Amino acid sequence: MKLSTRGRYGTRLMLQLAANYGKKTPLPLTEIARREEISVKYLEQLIIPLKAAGLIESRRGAHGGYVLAKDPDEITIGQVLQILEGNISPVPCVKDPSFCIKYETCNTRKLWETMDKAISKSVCEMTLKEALSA
Amino acid sequence: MKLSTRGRYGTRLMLQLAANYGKKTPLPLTEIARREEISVKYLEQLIIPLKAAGLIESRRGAHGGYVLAKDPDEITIGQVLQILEGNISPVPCVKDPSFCIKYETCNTRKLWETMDKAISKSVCEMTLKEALSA
DNA sequence: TATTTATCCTTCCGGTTTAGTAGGAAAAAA
DNA sequence: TTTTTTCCTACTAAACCGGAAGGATAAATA
Ligand code: FES
Ligand code: FES
Repeated sequence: MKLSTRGRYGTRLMLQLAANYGKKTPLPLTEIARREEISVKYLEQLIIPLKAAGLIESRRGAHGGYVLAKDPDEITIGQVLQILEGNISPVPCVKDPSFCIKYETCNTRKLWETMDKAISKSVCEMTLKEALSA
Repeated sequence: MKLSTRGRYGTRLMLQLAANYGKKTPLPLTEIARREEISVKYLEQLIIPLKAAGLIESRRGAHGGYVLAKDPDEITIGQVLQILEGNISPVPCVKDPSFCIKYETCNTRKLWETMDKAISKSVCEMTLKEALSA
């Protein structure tokens, strides 16, 4: 039950942008790539859906780069993971009952719901700001 | 970040055995397969590592089947998942620091540790007995 | 205007994992 | 000796993962 590199790298990317929030110049991917030791090419891919979701804004050309579109305390880790990994529930039926045939009589459903809630409460509801200062 | 069918089906399998604990006759896979609507062939595969780990005992031949090797309150969901899915941490470095090059300076490490603990406390430490009565 | 620095856009790919299936051997009970 | 059940070894189609490649477009600067 692993988080993929999309979720992990994407979160690091967002935290870099959060740390840069309020600064005058946007942060280019080349700089983030250097700091995080992740290839620019891969970061480019990860940032597409984050921008599409409205979490990030970009400025092209020299001295361009990316900035958060909102305050770091208005973006949660859960949003970031949802965008990059899709539904983060450890078991799909938690969000989509039709996934399991035996949904009604399943002896493990409550178990997975408990796990899902624990994950949500612990990190999904955490904001970038909180994650930075943690 | 999904649990695979191994972990999900395996847990259901173990809960069936837990419900059968103390009964006179062992529970054959054909019966578990019927109740859970999972193929016998697949259950056979899942039960191998569970038996190897000493959680289960078997009796061959007619009227044979499987029984828990321990009390349902001495087996945790975490043990079952560990056996079937391997390390369950959402991010490997939580258990194996050498996994991440930037371990020292990583801005997300605490985050994943928090998530890992939340998962452990919520369900991994739960026993089969507790899971049954939940 | 030419160059440089960036984002933006599309495509491709090898390797691993997942979710099983298939076929039969061995043992125990009836 | 037939039936039931575990036990054992292979096999595989499809999906997913973790990127790399190659270039187009836009903006700032010299
Ligand atoms: S695992 Fe989905 S309902 Fe049980
Ligand atoms: S993700 Fe492993 S140290 Fe940061």
